[in-house]
Amino acid sequence: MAVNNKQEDILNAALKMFALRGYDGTTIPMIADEANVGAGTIYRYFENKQTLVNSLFQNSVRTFSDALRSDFPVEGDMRQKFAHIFRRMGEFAEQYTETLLFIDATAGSYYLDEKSNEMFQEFMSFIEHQLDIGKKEGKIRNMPSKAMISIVYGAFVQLFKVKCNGMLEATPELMKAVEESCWDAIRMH
Amino acid sequence: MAVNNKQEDILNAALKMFALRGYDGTTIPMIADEANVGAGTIYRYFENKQTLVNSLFQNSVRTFSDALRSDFPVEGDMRQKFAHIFRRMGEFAEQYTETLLFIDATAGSYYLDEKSNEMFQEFMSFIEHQLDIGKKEGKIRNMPSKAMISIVYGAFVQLFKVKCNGMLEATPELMKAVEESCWDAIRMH
Amino acid sequence: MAVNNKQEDILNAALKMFALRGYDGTTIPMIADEANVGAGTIYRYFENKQTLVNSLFQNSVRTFSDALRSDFPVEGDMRQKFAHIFRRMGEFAEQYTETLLFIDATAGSYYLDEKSNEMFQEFMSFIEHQLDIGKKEGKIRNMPSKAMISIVYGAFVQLFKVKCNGMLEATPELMKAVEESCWDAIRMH
Amino acid sequence: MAVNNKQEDILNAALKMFALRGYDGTTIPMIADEANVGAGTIYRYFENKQTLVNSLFQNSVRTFSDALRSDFPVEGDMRQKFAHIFRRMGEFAEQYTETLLFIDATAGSYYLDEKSNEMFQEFMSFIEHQLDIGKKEGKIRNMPSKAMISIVYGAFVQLFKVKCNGMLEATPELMKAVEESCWDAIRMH
DNA sequence: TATGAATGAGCCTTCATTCAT
DNA sequence: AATGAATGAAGGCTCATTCAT
Repeated sequence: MAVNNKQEDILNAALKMFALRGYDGTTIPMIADEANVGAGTIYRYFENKQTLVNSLFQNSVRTFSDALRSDFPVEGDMRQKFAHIFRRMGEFAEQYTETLLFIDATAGSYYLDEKSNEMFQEFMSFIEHQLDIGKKEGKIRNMPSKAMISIVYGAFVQLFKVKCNGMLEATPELMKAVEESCWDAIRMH
Repeated sequence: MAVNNKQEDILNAALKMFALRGYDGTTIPMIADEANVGAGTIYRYFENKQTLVNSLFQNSVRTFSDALRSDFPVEGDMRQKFAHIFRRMGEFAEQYTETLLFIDATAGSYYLDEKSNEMFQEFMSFIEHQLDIGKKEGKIRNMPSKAMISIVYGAFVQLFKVKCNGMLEATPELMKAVEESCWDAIRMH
Repeated sequence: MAVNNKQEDILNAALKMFALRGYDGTTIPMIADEANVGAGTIYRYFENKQTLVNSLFQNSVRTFSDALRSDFPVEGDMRQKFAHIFRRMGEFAEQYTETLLFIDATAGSYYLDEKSNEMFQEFMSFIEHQLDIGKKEGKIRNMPSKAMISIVYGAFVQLFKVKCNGMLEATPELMKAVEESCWDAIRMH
Repeated sequence: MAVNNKQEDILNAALKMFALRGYDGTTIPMIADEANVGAGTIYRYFENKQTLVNSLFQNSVRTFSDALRSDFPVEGDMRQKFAHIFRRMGEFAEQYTETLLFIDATAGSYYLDEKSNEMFQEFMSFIEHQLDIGKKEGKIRNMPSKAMISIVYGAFVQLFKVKCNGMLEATPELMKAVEESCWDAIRMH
């Protein structure tokens, strides 16, 4: 029994529908149906549709962020840090598929409020900071950290989308190889 | 004076709006305003909103495909082919920013028709085929071509999005470095 | 408080407007206004405008049919049966003026669905059957029953329309005389 | 070569479409298509759609009126006059089917202007006058002439509609019998 | 607290009408 | 004179939001 069952149900339903059809393509009745809840009930928990996406986005980013940050090998070397992030991303994608797709589809959208954007930035900063350390150590390339994040994150998410479309099987071997690929993309040569 | 000014205007306006707000977040009046055209006029050129996105998507994929395929170094080695594709992608992104963003946001969407999906697949096959050749030659990794495409394309598009958000300046030096990164991600080590 | 007030209100409003201005000349907002209901509310009770006319038509035919059939003098002679039908028609026209006008204006229209047409035919068959019996008994002319129905129904409805336009007063005496006229038009001479 | 070929074409097309789908169910493009004329051309001959129906209605009433009045047996007795009217009505219905259906569907509609209504009344007066004469002579019943017109006209038109629907074959014998029926409905017994 | 009926703004689309050619 | 492209008001319908129960 979570904080509130109905609210959870609504958030889960919204997550699923937003991931599937996007914000504007999802209606409140769709979410209510999926959550087995009356349409009016949604408005007891969220001021309006926009508040709902923003809540959801912030939750999602927090979850994602926590997944990558917990047990972070602060003392490890860059390769270990990279492995941690990459593997956690993989586990997260498996376990919270819709959350990842939702975050990716939603980040930067016109309906996000300031807090959502800030949270996302703050999360990015963490990764950026780690890469900055790696750069100082000469372990990874001398390239803007934002660029390296884009490369790794973009590659990973695209691969995951293709996998979700059923066009590719993401075996552990493949994921290992992709990790290597991405590491090769940013490590110092 | 182009073949048809109004139709062009509508397509350009739709491209811009769809890239900015997505299909469901864009209304016909928005497109009409942007195109400096009456809302009804759009229906002289396109049967309905869905026909319009599909037309636009097919045009866009064709343009993108042509950009990558023209002057393709069929006789060149894998590295040259990769360079061709990557640089053309970069030039395309600069020149047809909205087109690239639109294609990325739209591919795989529920409102695309069969023809749109086929055209996109056909284009992907071309790239896949090139990678398959490279694999046989032992120049690039032994990894599903679809995975390698995802890595390079995903990395590139993500970087481009970040650049569009103004969070990163895509200098020629950076693009050169990113090309190297992406090549490192797929080349045989 | 009827079974459902709003649905009744909508049906009554639609009946009035359709009788007054026809199907295509009546807009959903007109019906909503007349029913003192929001336009959207209509769609909670009827899938669309066409479903609404068809529901209304089927209701109307049922009411009309019931009015003519209840207490039908199955054992009576043809003159009694005719009197029953004619007088019931008269009472119905007085009580459900708009229903009669609506049925008359709507029967055979391109927007009626199969069920509506079937119901109307089925109702007609009943009258036809009674006339067939009368013909066998030699009480009424040897003329296609459909022709006799057309004569009596056509005469009656036209008279009623003229009365509704205020151009004629339909006194009980007149109605009695018209009944006689119509009977003379079909009885065996 | 009539007064103007295009105008004729438009009127004929409008007649056909209005008879088939009613005023509000008929669009200007439908009429233009049917008339093999540009939509704009219609506005060179008629101020707007309402002017067009009214013109058409007035033309139609005139044609109908002329058909019934020409060679009218002013000197004949009531039965001959009735026969004239009834047969001319029959011939008119055969030859100008759409015109009759259009007049019937249109008379009394909300979009007719004063002149249209007046013309229709004036035409009715003629028939009414003849019946009044017949009444004075004691040949037909002592019933409001408007009522008798309704009976005969209503019966006739209804029969004709049923025939047009293909549900009844209007043989000369039947028409003769119906004439007798209608005469029986109004003659003095 | 939870619901879902009710609402009306706004969406997609059509069509009467205009006007440049 | 004739056209048909262009327009925007208005129609059918949806859906975010409210509110009585």
